[in-house]
Amino acid sequence: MHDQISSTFSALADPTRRAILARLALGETSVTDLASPFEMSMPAISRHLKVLERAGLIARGREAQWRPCKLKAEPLKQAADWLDEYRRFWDESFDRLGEYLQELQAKEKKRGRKEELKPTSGE
Amino acid sequence: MHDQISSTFSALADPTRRAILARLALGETSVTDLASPFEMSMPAISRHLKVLERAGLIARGREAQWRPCKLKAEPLKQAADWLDEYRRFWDESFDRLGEYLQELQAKEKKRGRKEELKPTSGE
DNA sequence: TGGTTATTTAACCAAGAGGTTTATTACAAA
DNA sequence: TTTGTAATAAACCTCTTGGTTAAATAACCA
Repeated sequence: MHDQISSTFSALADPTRRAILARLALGETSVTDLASPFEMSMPAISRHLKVLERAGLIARGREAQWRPCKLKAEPLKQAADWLDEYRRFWDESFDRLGEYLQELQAKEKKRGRKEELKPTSGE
Repeated sequence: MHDQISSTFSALADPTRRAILARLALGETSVTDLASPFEMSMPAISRHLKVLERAGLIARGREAQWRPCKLKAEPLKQAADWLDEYRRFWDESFDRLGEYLQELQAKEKKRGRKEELKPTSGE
């Protein structure tokens, strides 16, 4: 999944990683601190952080032996923009419009039977 | 990945599946039609559809030997709501409280104008 | 009945994801 | 220089994902 939005969604698909982002929304912090709420090993957390980093969702600094993590939200904006294209489909008024159009289609189906749903049938 | 939002993000992490959703945004259609833009086999598409179905992103009907697929956007709303919590991190104006409140107001306003929307009025 | 079309299931495979434990690196403090 | 702490890397394991081909299912059509 080389494209940016795929790796963003992929990174967000894990509850541990979403929890890490939620923690980072409160502020920059260390890996150990990020790991503390979870029962998994440090290397596991470290790899979750690597996934988030590769998705561009966090940046890591260097402070003595600590490597503080910091939220980078730009990819989230991109994801939100993608989702926004579908907003009309969950907006109530559009839902009713959709159902109305479906009813029209259903009526048409009763008339036009064989031509329906063929490979290139447009809307 | 038992939780809803994880399976939503996971479903969205694949470009083929996002393209399928984009096609379904134009209207209900058959599996064969959905498969036509891709170079992969029908079973591969069929399994992508199963992923989308299990994530609640599509519903499938039955019309003779066709199984028309239809977009169900509710999980997308949930995902958008999750992302919205992070909006302040990519929105510069959120740096200051006053503008933060203005943003909230603007969001409410946007939400409240649902009933006047027309099919072609974009967001 | 048999044949065609649409779609799913089955069996398989390669690669990836997410976890483990055991080193190893990097730095601070003593 | 040694010791302790923070974090990553390596090696390994298991389960999942995304693809394949071939077979099965389901419905229409002649």
